[in-house]
Amino acid sequence: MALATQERILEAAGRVLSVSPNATIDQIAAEARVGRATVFRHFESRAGLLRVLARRALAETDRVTQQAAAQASTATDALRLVTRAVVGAGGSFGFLATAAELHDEPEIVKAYERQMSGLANLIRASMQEGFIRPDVPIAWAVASIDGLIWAACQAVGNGEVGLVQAQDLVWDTITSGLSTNTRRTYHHVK
Amino acid sequence: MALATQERILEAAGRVLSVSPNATIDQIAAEARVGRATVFRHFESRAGLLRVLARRALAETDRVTQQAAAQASTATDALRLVTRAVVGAGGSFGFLATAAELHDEPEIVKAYERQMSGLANLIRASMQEGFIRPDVPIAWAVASIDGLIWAACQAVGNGEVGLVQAQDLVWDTITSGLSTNTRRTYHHVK
DNA sequence: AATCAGTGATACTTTATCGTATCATTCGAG
DNA sequence: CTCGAATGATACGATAAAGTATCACTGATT
Repeated sequence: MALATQERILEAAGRVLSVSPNATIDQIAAEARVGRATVFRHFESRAGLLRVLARRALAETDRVTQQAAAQASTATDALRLVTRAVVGAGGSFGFLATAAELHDEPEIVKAYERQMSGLANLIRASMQEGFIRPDVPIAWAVASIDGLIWAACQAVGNGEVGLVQAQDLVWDTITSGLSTNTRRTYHHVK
Repeated sequence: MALATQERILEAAGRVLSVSPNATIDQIAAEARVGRATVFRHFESRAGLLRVLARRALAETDRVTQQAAAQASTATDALRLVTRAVVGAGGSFGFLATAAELHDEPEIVKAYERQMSGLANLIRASMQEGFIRPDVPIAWAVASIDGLIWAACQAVGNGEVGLVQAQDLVWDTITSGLSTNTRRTYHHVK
């Protein structure tokens, strides 16, 4: 059952690393209920395991993103569905942000940047549809949506809110913020 | 110049660790333009250095938070000022989120939780003032504001937006989100 | 029953980094 | 000028984790 074992290791690694990004191979092996040697039978090295895991997480994000975008009729709706989808898949890539070793894996960095740039395009399009306010810098829209998605994943992980509610809350916060105020007082800085 | 050296090391550590959380003492010493041995003359160990740094960052956050809160007449205004202040101080505690070693320093964890709970109180009070929407779970308000502050610090660090603009954007996003929509469609999940 | 791929356990080597000890140097105070 | 505190450089020992090698076991397949 080579495949099943490899799968178990990857899942265990995801779980452990999202909590302690510096977890050792021993901890990962223990979490997977597998001997430490077996980990090295399936992955050439710790870095190799990390790479495979990151590749998978990014591919999964790509998958749900593209699937969500395909269902949407407008860019704004795509943005909404993609946001929901990424929050839903959040558990699987939670470790990416905190894993320092990945920051100098060009392949991973490139894939991440591609996803961010896709998000930026969606935002631009939604802005042209009149949904996203034109006075918000694109960079901030990307950063803040990313931050809200991240916050949602954390909150779900902590059990503070349920997944479905979190998905609603993210989009709702993007749409109208947290206040009862309907009129904003933002002054654009040139 | 014992004091100046110690200060240089702390600042260098903050800079290096916010980029690579697993940086070695050698890297920190190099960044501080100081011999590795000197680092150990000023701090008992790597963990000790981390502790001092974290203590400082949390104390600084406390300071700006309390100062901001003191100037405010309402909880909502305090929330606004505190948010601005923390974004402004962002550079100094950026490493906290990614430093895994700190997660099991009870003192640090406790201080962090105290700050989060202070934020929650501010949000509750602002909700009673009618600013924060009553249908938003407090936990989500805390998480999302935290996420937005974090996003702002990152964006400032990357040079994507200026500090002042970032401070405006965070509060504006909290207040009214990113969309032109003024009417929200949120359905509260019981 | 025989075989064999996959596994657990264990021992070993290697490497990186921490932390300590030591000595020569520098720089400012007296 | 002299002294002493702070520093840089270097070497050393200790430890933890990575990665390798080996052996015995198990459970399917034939």
